[in-house]
Amino acid sequence: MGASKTNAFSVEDIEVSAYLKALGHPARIAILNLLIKKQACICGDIVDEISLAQSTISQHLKALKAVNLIKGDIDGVSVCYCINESEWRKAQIMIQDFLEKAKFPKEKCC
Amino acid sequence: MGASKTNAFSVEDIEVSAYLKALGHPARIAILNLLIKKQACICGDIVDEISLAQSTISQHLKALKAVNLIKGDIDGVSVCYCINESEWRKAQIMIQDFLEKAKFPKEKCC
DNA sequence: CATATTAATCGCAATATTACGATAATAGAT
DNA sequence: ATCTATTATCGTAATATTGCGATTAATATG
Repeated sequence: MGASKTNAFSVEDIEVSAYLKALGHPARIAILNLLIKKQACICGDIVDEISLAQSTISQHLKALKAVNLIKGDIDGVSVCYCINESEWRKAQIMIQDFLEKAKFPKEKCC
Repeated sequence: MGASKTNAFSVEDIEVSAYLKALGHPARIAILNLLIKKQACICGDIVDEISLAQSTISQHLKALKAVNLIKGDIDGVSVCYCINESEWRKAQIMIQDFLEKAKFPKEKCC
């Protein structure tokens, strides 16, 4: 096996976990922090700031693009990446709703 | 390779991405939803509700315990799992802070 | 004590992820 | 047209994840 049994889970669980999974790597967090700080980034700038190979950065960018959290516009020979606002807000709402709905056992339990 | 170059990233990025990674699987989201709904759950109840093998559920529980988002108390022959409130709040704050600090490009960019 | 119940762990197989260097592909400059 | 810069993709290797059945360990129960 190794692949997740996507048929066993609800569409919502799959969707929110896909966002969370895409965010679940320090390199991708670092990339997003950079995009947030600079508003937008040429791919090469990211490579300069994060000590990973260019091909590795490119892969992480691809993972973030796959869930639409970022978009990249071709600008001549380079590519300008930035946060995709609408999708970010959507992910934010889904994740926050999930985190906020947690109720904690008052009395005993564990 | 295959392992992430943890030395290349900030402690904060590693910490928040560890929470996000632990949450980044539909089975673990489903488990947490169940724990939230029922307040607390015997492991066997989780196995009954989610169509995965007992050993697989146990592994996912281990992953959630590894980042302290849940705790399990031995109750005789069974184990009662529930959300770990303090760690949940900590993760929630870290994740929400990250998501909320995003600023979006006003004019052009991409 | 023997037996059942429950959950963790082991061993294994399939697949996914992470990382890198090398190679393409594209656009700009000479 | 040739060269350069930039980024994506390919190929490969190492490691991690997911999932399952079988086994183990621990505690009840007869």
